[in-house]
Formats: sequence, C-alpha cells, structure tokens
Amino acid sequence: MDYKDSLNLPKTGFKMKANLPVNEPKKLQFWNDINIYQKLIDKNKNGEKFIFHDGPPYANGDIHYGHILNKILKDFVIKYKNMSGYQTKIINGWDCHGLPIELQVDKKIKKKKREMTKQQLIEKYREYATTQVTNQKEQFQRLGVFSDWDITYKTMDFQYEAQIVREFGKIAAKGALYKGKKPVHWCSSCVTALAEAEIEHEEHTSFSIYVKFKLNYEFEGVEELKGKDIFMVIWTTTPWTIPANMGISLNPKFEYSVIELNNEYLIMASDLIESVKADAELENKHKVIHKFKGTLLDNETCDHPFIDRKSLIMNGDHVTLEAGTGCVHTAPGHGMDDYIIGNKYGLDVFNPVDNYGKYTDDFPEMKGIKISEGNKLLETKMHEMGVLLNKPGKRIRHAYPHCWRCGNPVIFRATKQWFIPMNGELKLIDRTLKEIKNVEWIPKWSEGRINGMIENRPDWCISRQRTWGIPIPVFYCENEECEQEVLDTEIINKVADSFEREGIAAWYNNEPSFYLGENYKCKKCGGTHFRKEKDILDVWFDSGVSYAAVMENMQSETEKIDLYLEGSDQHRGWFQSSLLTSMITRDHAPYKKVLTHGFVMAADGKKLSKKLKNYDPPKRFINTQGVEILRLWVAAEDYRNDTRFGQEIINRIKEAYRKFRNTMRYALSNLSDFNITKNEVKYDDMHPLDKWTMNKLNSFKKRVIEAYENYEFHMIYYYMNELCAADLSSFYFSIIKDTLYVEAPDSPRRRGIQTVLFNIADSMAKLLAPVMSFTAEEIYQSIPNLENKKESVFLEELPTFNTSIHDNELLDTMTNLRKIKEEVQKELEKMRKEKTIGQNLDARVEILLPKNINFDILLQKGPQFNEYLSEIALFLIVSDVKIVNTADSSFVNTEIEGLKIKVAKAEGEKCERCWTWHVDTNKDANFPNTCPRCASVMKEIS
RNA sequence: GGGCUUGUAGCUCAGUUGGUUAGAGCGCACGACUGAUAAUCGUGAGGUCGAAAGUUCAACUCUUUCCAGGCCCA
Repeated sequence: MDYKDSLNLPKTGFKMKANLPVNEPKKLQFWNDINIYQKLIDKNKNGEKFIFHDGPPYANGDIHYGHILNKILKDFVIKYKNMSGYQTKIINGWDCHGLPIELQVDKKIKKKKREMTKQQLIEKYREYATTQVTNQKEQFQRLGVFSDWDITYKTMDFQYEAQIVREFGKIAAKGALYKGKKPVHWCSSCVTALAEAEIEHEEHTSFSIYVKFKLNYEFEGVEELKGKDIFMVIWTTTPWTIPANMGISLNPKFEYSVIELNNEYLIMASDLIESVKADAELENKHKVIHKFKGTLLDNETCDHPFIDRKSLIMNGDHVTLEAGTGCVHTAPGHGMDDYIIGNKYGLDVFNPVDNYGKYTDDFPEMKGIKISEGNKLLETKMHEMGVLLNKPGKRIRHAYPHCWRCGNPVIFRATKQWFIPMNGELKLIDRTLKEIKNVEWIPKWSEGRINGMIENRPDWCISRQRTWGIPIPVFYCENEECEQEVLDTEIINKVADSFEREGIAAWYNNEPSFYLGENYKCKKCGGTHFRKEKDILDVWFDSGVSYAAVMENMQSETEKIDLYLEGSDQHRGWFQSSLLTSMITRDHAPYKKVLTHGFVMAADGKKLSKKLKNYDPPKRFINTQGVEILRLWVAAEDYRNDTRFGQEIINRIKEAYRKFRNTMRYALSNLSDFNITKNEVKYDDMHPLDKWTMNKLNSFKKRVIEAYENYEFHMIYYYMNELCAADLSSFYFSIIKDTLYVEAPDSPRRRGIQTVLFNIADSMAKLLAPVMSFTAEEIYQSIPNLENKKESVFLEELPTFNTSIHDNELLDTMTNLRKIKEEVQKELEKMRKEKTIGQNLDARVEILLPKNINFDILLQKGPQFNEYLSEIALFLIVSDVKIVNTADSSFVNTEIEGLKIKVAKAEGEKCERCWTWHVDTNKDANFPNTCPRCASVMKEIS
C-alpha cells in the first residue's frame, strides 16, 4: 500500500526558480496596469505628510551603479512611508543644463557651431538633453521604482527656467550679488574661457627664473644684517605674470634662512637652499646668517622688482617644498592658489592682460605686447636690472595645460564674474552655520563635513562663460564710461516671464528694450543704450533652487522638505547650493533631514572603472540577473559607507535571495488547504513551539520597523537571513514537517502551525515589500484562500509589533532547548559517520538533563498536545526519546554541563507512512506497516 | 598636501557604557536525505578584530603614529 497519497504534502504554484529577468517586466506591467502609485497616493491622502525631494541626476549617459544605489534607497524610503500610511510622493527630476551636454553636442556639430545662433544651439542642447532624460527614465523605471513617471521635473523645463530667474531676482533684491574678478583658464587664441574638462595637460617648455624681491624688514638683534639689503627669492615658470605680482607666500610651518652668498643676502626655505643653488647654478659657498619661522614675516612687505608697488608677504599652507624656494610668487589674477590667499589678505585681483593675451594699460610699459613676448622681454629686463638670480635662458620641461581645441597653451587670467558673497551684510556663513544645527544630518559626521565646507568656503562664483544654461538676467549701460549694471527685480521677473513662455531662447530672441522698456534710462548716467549679459548661471544654482521650482507648487515657502537623500559628494554640491540659496531667500534650510550614502566601489574597494572593465554594466546585469538582486544588494550593504559591487558579493546576495524565496515557498506550499478566516488558531491556543515562532516573527517585525525608521536597511537584510535560515528553515520548519504531513488535515495542531505559516508569509511579504518589491508582491499574490486580498501588497498596511505576543520566558527556554538539540545532533552525526543511521528518525535518544533545564514547556497538555509521539522526540526529530534520572558509562558527556546523552538505532520497525520507528508498527491489519499514530490518522481520513 | 570618512572570518554584516574561550548568514570541506529536490538538513574548518606603540587590573571598543581605500578640495 502506498501511503504517500494520504499525506498532506506541500503544494504551491509559487516557483522555486524566480526567473527574475523575465518576470520582473511582467510585474512592472502589472503595477502599471493597476496604477499602483496613484492608488498609494489616494490611499494616504488623509495621512500625515512626508515630503521627499528627489535630487536631479545629470542627464547624460546610461545610469550607473551610483544612480541605482541612490534611486533604490529612495524607493525603499518612499515605499516604506507609503505602507506606513504617510502621504508621500516622489517627483523624479533631471539636471539638464551645463557643460557636459554642451560638449557632447559640440562634438557632434563640430565647426558648424560657429555658424549657428544661440537659439539654434540651445535647441540642439535641449534636444540632446531630452533624449538623455528619456533614456535614463526607462532605466530608472526598470528598477521597480514607484513614481508617476509622467510627472517629472527637468531644470530645462520652461517653468523651471523661469523659476531659476525668479530666485536669482530674489537674491538680487537681497543685495546678495556682486561683480568681482576671478582667475579662470583662458585660451587667448580661441579668445574664450575654458572649463576644467576642456583642458589637456601636455609637455611644454617654460622659462625658469629666480627673482629677487627686496625685503622691507629689519631682523632685530642680527648685527650682521643691519643696514643690509635682504632679498626674498621666488621661482616661477611664467615671467609674464611678474607684472601682476602682488605678494609672496610663505608656509607658516617652514623654517626659512637668510643666507649670504656672493655678497648678497637672500631668503629661502632652509630645506631648499641646496636644491635652489644647484638648479639656479649658483656656485661658491653660502653662509647661513639667520633662521626664522615662516610666520615671522607675515604681513611684512617687499618691493616689486620693477614696479613701484609693495608685495605683501603672506602665510599659506599651499606652499610646499617640492620645487622652488619656499617663497611663492603670488599673482591673484593669474593663479587659483594666489587668488585664494590673495582674497584672504585682501589683495587686488590684478590682471593686466586682455582677452587676446596682450598687456593692457595696467602695464603701460608693454601695452599691446603678447605675454609670450613678454616672457622673453621681462627675463632680459630683470637680468639687466640685476634682480634675476640665475643666468637668463634657463628653461624647464613640464606638464602644462593646453586648450583641447587649438592645442595652444592656456593661461590663468582673472576675468569679471558674478559672485554671491559669503560674508558681507547678509552674514551668510554665520547664519548658515547656525541653521546647519537645526538640520538632522545622517550619519552624524555629515554635519561636520558640511559645516567645515561652509566655514571655509570662498564666495560663490555663479557665472559661467557658456551657452547652455540660464542667462544671467542683467543689463549693462553701453556708455563706456559708465558700464552701470541694471539689476532690478521687476525687470528680472519680466525675463522670467519670457522664459516661462519661450524658454531661455527668449534672452536671445529679445532686445534689451523688450525687458527694460523703450524709455529706460541708466540710473547712473542717464544713458539709453543697453546690452545683455553674456554669461550664464552655474548649474549648481539651477539645481540649488529645485525646492522652489519643484516643491513649492505643493507647499508653502515656509514649509521644509522632510528629506534629501544623496551621495556624499553632494555636501559640496546640491546639499550646499540648496542650503545657501534658501538661506538668502528664505532664511532657513530647505530640508529637515539630510541622508547621505557612499559610493559604489569594485570588489577590491577601488573605484569602478569603465577602462578597467572591473564590473558588469547595469543594463547587462539587469537583463541577466534581475533588478531584485540589485535591490537586495542595496539593502545588504551599509550604504552610509562606500559599498562594494562584484560577482562574489552578488553570488552571496543570490544565495540569500534563494534562501528567502524557498523559505517563503515552503510556507506557502503548506497553506493550500488553509483559510485564515476559517481555520485560524488563536495565539493562546497554540502549541508552545508555534507560540515561540510567533514571538520570533513578532520581534522580527519590531526590529524591521525600527530599521526602516532609522534608515538602516542592511539590518533588515541581516534579520531576514537570520530568521529564514536559522529560525525557520533549519529549526521550526524541520520540526513541524512531521505534523504538517502526517496529521489529519484539520487537526488542531496542524491548523495552529498553518496559522503560523500564514503569518510568516503574510508579514514577510508586507515587511519586505519596500525592499524586495517584485518577490514580495509575488508572495502576497500566492497566499492561498486569502479573503479580502488587496490588489497589491503595497496597498496593505505594514504589520506592527504585537505587545501581547511577547514571552521572554518562552524565548529563553527555547534557546536552551535548542542547545540541547545541537548536542543531540552532534551525537547523531557520529552514528551517521558509522553508517548506523541515515536520517535522524532512524535513531532513538536517551537524555540525562541538567538540573536547570527541562522540556516541561513542550509537555504542557492542551488541545495542541500530540498523543502519539513524544513532544520531545518530535522536537529532536528522532523516533524515540527517554528522559533518564541516572546515566551509566554508555552515556556521553556534552558541552553542556550535566547533560548526558546516549544515542542508538531506533527500536521496532519503520512506519511506511511517517518514517518514524515504533515498536508497535504493523499492529493494525487495516493499515499494514504503519505506526499506531498513522493507523489512527488513516482511519480518521479514509 | 588639506577637510571628512572607512578598514572585524573568503563575502556581506552584528558586536550594548572597555570586562570571561569575538558572533550571524552565506561560501568552503565532509556527510545525510530524496515527502521543500537545480531544494533541504547536519557536522566541521576559518578572524586576535588594517599595522605598531601607548593609557588601563582589563581594549575590537580610548589615545597617537603609520599603512591601504573613498568623497570633496587643493
């Protein structure tokens, strides 16, 4: 007789194999068909608000793992909040203006660019950006991210472009703008400013000169130097910048020496004396007269070698010992370091060079002469004056920036730029630093980082000499004497209105009079002719006002956004630009909380590199392994640090996924004949082991909810693995198997277990839906006989901690019993090695218990008590158990003190139905080869 | 070079205010089962906590230095 058909074996349509690449798109279609996102919004329309704001990725290229990490994290948050009843949504956006797109397009149109109008170019850039947005949008959608993808924002939307201008107007109205000078890379052959990305470093032969600057300082108490001329020695490769020299920088930490050499007194860093002598070919011995710290001469002066001007001596950490003299020629108009330290000391950003690389009136002696000529002329001049320390004609080969277009060397040259002042009347830095304290920064160190950056940041240069961006809405009086700028909120708003209608092309479509009115007169000189500003705004300003352009449609100016969630690089970028603009115009931060994640690295911890091909591109990954794996990967990693991505890591994630999936599958497969409404067993009526599992599940809920609340998603992954593998699959499931299969379908013990399994499947589907959205939905849809099933798991509420299911004593006791089970297992393993037994049920066990542990908790009689098999045997999954009071030498000691165990092959015969060994097997003629329990069950169910 | 930050078993992570033989899951090795089966179960071997020095009765946990990464600047 084959008893197999009489068993309640698992049955489910929930497949073991997920086949994610094929099934995910179907799920996406399903969600789309039922309009799940809108339903979520509708469901919570009366819920508490949680306002989230998506930071716009740059609209260029395929998405990479950084995007994936970011978007999936946001999706976790949005889904969790939605399932918790919050009224929350996400409007995805893109950053569209800016250099990368401009360069991409320029590469395609090449020389045609010169013949094209600004409007035509803008149209091209806009087209390109649109294709990029479409491309990225598709890829984001594939991630299973919930959003209304028809409602997104782009910084190039006309409405958005207009709003940028309005925010600029507000800043202008606050007086938080000024025009100043700043050095930029400049190609005097193309007559244009260049961005960092347009510069190529190539070998170049430069001058190399050591120049003496006469010091105006008496070293007190140094007799030998009294009344002597002392010179600071600087080294430079650009003699043409000497006319713009405004100072000399010393490192405050270095030691400097006054040396006597060839009857001259020279100053340089002590550690560089020898190398300078060698490089400048200075022979003869020198004598160190005096040593001093770099700080000594701070704020003293030298005389410029050939211009009637003082050069200020300053202290700066940028001075190194790598080359030169340790005394650094500083020309704020021609170098970034120079500019920064010059700003600090209040130096003029002096630039006597025009757009074509020729000296201007500001260096009359060489007016109209090209700086390349100037190099030579100045070298000779200084040599003749005797301020050149080396012999003229010395040259050096080194890497030097060149223009990527024309290949000529570029220069650093101060040009007029627009700035937002960091100090000044608005005291922006002070106020921002205070406001930073009112924001919650996660992780904590994030606050220190933004704080440090704000504390030390220079004025924000918001102008760019480019085309693809928001024109700075300013006009200039064309009277050359006047040049007065028109910075008027009303007029700026007119510009904004025109952008709202036509986009930024309006700036080029319209004459100044269109905005100013025909009769507008210069407030300064009464002039009537004006020209438009040519510069555009820094794109960080674009995205920096997104809270205004995107969110204030839905909320008031005073309402803050609950959360920004971006990579840690945004401390310099979006977090900061948003904070600063909002502080000026609204006097508060735009956000309440800022959550930061790290970067995605390759398996070796180094950055992902397209060149090295040290990773699988996302598209291919998704098409072969599925998004769900990526979602679980995001959850598994502690995103607050850098995360790693590699095949071994992914393989581990897949294992975890399979474990989870199979665990859920097992639960589902034993529910085919279960209906929670009809067959539920109340917690109080459950068997202790089932109660224990309910407790475990309950505490799992609690910890998972806490993890969501704290944005610690990797803890969810950790808890999930622990629960599935350790508590369910290998422990609870293996024990309940016997009851599930063997008992009569409707037996109370079995129904109790099914109640637990139902709770597992149901709770897990809901709790993990924000993370494993695809699989959670699949589980939910696969729960059999569920009345009032919602259309989607996402329309369910998250389960919460049930305070009445909280039995610490039970949990502790079970922990001890599991330890005993482990010891028994070890003994059984020995028998298995000896081939005495195969499966556990082939064995019987005798146990001498320690005084403090017993199995009483399993033996409480009640409706769940199993009459046929000892509860302990069931628990240990052996055929027979005997608890003894004394143990002879045949017992083995275990690692638990006082616990002694004896294992042996089970007595009697194996029941064909339940595989348990029993001395009374085959006693019932109606059901041959069955144990008494099975015979009885068979009688009941036939 | 500077600011911030990371470094616990092969992988991903736990590790409470410094306190007994440092944990989990996966992987690996070996084995069992064949009624979760391209599954499941068991046993076992793997870290001295990036390195060194210091504080302390006691440090993965505090301090300093160094090494190797990362983000942002320069």
